[in-house]
Amino acid sequence: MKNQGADILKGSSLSVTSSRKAILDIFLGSDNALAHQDIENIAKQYDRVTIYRTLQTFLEKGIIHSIPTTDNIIKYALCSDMCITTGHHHDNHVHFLCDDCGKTVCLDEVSIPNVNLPKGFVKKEINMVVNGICNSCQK
Amino acid sequence: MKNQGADILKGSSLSVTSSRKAILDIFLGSDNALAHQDIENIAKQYDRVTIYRTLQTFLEKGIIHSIPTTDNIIKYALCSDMCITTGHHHDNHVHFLCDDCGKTVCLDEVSIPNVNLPKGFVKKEINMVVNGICNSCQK
DNA sequence: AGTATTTTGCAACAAAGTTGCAAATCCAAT
DNA sequence: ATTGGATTTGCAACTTTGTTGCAAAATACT
Ligand SMILES: [Mn+2]
Ligand SMILES: [Mn+2]
Ligand SMILES: [Zn+2]
Ligand SMILES: [Zn+2]
Repeated sequence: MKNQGADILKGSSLSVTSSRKAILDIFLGSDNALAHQDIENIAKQYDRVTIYRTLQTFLEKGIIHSIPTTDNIIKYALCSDMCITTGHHHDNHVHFLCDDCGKTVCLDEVSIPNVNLPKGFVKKEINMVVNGICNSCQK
Repeated sequence: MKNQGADILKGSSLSVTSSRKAILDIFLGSDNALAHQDIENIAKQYDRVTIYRTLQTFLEKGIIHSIPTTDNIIKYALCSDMCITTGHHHDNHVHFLCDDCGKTVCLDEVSIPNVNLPKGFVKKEINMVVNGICNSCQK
């Protein structure tokens, strides 16, 4: 756990730079998905463009996945080990967006149910986002 | 079917203006969901701001619903009659985004399967978007 | 340590979305 | 049909978000 970030980067054959380590550490230390803007607010020392490019690189390498939300803000969260080792995404879990606190979380233990499409449609990827009240906003 | 647009507007207690009629007609005549930009390209005579505000109004009145897509472009599609008459959304269908032609369609006949959330999470709304190849792009 | 390759920050730009306000339009009452 | 009040629109100005080219800096490799 000492240099987890650097290890992940090396494992994805990315050079280890301070911005990549910093951004990866932010994800490793967060329990919810983050928007570009969140990263910008936390890692203020890095240029906006660098953050865009880093998120793009992480997506391509399967280090993070993106979550399309109803409020038009893409959020990003760490992928499971399998995405990272194989280099492509195996994220089949449901995402939850809390209408109260605004946090988006990966429900890793809830897998997306199968669905039958009409004839002629070929499914490649499914996204399921549930809105509501999260467990920590429940009174 | 003569003045369908105007009727929908009146039914939602909105004043009937030329921009609202025009934008509503675009939806009525389209078989796929449209992005803000699509509307702008078709209804060139209206101001960008008017289109933003009109889409917002239509959303609030339950005339259209929005579809969060993986490519960070919100698309809009007409709601079923029930949304319009009750004034809030009853859209429980799956959406399909074609990776080939880029079109987003409502699969009105495919309803979103139920999913069990962990203890403490309360579900209010579910979105399910499937990516892949649509029926008309199939060779 | 020296060099080739990759990454970063900056500047400049393009696209997307927001707000205030005055003019135009709409609607309902006369 | 005309009028007056309320709503909607277009415009201008602005903020936020995302993109691109390029030189300087950092990284990886020998
Ligand atoms: Mn996730
Ligand atoms: Mn739909
Ligand atoms: Zn919450
Ligand atoms: Zn298609």
